[in-house]
Amino acid sequence: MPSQPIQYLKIAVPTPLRRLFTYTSNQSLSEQAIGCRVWVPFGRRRLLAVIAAETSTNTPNGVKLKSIEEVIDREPLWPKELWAMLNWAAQYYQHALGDVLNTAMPALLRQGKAAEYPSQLIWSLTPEGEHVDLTSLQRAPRQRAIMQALQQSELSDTALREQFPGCSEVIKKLSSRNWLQTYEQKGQADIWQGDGEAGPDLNAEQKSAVNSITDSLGQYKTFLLEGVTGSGKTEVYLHTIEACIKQGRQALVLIPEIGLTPQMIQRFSKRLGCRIGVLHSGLSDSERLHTWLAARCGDLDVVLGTRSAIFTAMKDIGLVIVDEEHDASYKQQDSFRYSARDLAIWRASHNNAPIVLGSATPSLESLSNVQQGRSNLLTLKQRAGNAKPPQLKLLDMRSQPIDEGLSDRLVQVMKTHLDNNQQVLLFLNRRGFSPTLMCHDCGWIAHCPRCETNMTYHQIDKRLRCHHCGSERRADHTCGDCQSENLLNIGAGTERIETALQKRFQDVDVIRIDRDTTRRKGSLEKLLQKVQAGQRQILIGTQMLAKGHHFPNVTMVGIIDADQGLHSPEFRAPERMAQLILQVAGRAGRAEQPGEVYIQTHHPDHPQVLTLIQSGYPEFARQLLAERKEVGLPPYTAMAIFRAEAVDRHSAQDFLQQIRQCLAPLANEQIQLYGAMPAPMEKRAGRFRAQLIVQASSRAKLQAFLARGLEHIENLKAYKVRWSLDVDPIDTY
DNA sequence: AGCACGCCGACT
DNA sequence: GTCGGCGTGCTC
Repeated sequence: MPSQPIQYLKIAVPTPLRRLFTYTSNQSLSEQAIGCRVWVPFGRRRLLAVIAAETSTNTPNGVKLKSIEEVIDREPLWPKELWAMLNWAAQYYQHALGDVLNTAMPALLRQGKAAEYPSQLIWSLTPEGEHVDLTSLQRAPRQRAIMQALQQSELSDTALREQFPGCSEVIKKLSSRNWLQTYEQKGQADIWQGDGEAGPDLNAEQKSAVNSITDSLGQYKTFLLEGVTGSGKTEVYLHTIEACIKQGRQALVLIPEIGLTPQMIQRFSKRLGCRIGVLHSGLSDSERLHTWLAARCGDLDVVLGTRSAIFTAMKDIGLVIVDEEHDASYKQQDSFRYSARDLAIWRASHNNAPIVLGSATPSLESLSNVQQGRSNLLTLKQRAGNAKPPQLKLLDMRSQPIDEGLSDRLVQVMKTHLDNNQQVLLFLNRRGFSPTLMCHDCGWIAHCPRCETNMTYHQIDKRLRCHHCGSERRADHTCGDCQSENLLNIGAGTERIETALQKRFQDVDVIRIDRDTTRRKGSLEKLLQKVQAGQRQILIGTQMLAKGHHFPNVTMVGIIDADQGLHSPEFRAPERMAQLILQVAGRAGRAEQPGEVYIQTHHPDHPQVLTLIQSGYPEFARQLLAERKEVGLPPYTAMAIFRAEAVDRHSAQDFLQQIRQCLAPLANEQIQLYGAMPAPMEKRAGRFRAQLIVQASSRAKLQAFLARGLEHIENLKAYKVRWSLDVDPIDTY
């Protein structure tokens, strides 16, 4: 018996272990097999893994190699370019390749389902067959029965054979008479065949933006499309997508989680006359798989989706768009902590495609790319239909009479707008009734038993809730220390403001939109409809109000507390605050009426606040960038954070200290280590958390450093400590 | 991350 | 006497 040469293959197994495992294969597999799924025995389990590389070397330490059980795919699951990106991402984010590949697969592929369209053959009658007189088939009962069945309705091949066992010969006969025809029906992907209606005329700025982008179709180029709310960024996207599709290539469009609304999908499918695949959280596993497969084989022209859509296999990407590129939802916050925006840039560059990053309030990363000539700035200043930009005005709250968080001045302005039958939107990023329940006699505060924070009082059910870990209890009637009944609610959340407003404006509808009022399915839509239909209403809500929704009748926006972002230890807090304020401000005056925005603050002289109000976001961002450069923070340095948490007070920090000792010998003047230190909120959900920050002069330096460091770190035993590494974190806890 | 082995407390 | 608690060690 000629024995086949044993091949050694490196396999990426779905485990957090950052290494590949060598298996033997009795089939001779070539380089073509890299990227194919396999079933392998792993420990006592049988896992779906992926062939990652060929190797001629046996494992050095003489482990007995196991053999691959089954090769699932006949060809690699991913196109070359995407395969390269996934490998790069595993390296860059220091995450196990097997785990990366797992997150990049639709769930059904993870379970071993074939990566093929489930297509089936459908039998029906030809026009000729339709006119056959069944009585003429008196002497061929089997033929007659099949013809009769098909006259009722078309049938799938499987159904036909089930109904008429052993009918192959009869079908052959009928086909040869030209009475039958077949076609292939593909599995149902969530594909929209767009209408291709014409859109509104573009203004000069939009035209020039579209031209710049379409001129560079076919080559990699990065564009930052900076346009205030209502300036028509989406029209620019739609026009460039059209141009891309005309060239026969595909477009990949990423949208923040909250931005992928039915309206958005409808707008795309109305305007684009092509096949659009939408990847959203509402899809079933099989719809998701089919959409993925449709994109892979080129059956789709446009893929529209949230963060994970960056892993869609595509035949030929000609254009990448990331809408609201500053949005935090592009960064995955657990396990494989990738940034879909950054991976989108990678994909564009390796597909010779332009990428458009759109935002009214671009991230400092993208702005610095423009400053350094790596990205091209396109600006849209005009609002569509000549709507005027809203004016931002500060309301100095110092020594003003304040009732339930509302200053007299704010209430006055609200009155004027309401008297004109217009809507007012109030923004407060804090839900519940009051964030603090305090004893008036001794100063005791209701704390969360599991976190290092106050419990928020919710009036509706008289309960205290922790907004960090979700623990809750009936509200105390008496002080936990001195048993006094003199308890005070300090501060105001949306629930309290709502109550206060209802009292003050008794003839006006007050609508609260936050997580508490929209918990039930469909309730958000209901509330939004009410707002669309109504006049003379007050909307009060949290972040949910800021993103994605249009409120054409809102002419005034009030920001109840602008100071929250000013005192945070988070280095991105000011940037976030500004983005949020402007996003909320953008809700006002979208239609013909100009909008007014009032911002309540106790720090009207704060330089950052002043810059934002007086000079606008670009100048505000320019100053922040200068500061970041000064102190050596991203985007001028590359950052990674080791995080750890443990039930025991000290073990998380102790473990990170060990990591630090592993890393310290590898550090040089290009690498700085900060920590291990307790996280800003040390105790959360009953666990003590700590962090260790690594800062490097460049991403490449950081990557090389982490790669070397992790080899040592993986040998440390984390005793009752959970730890993780976050490359390019968006927050320091 | 799983999963099993292993060695100590309260139960049919 | 066992069921099961979770500590610890391994996965080609």
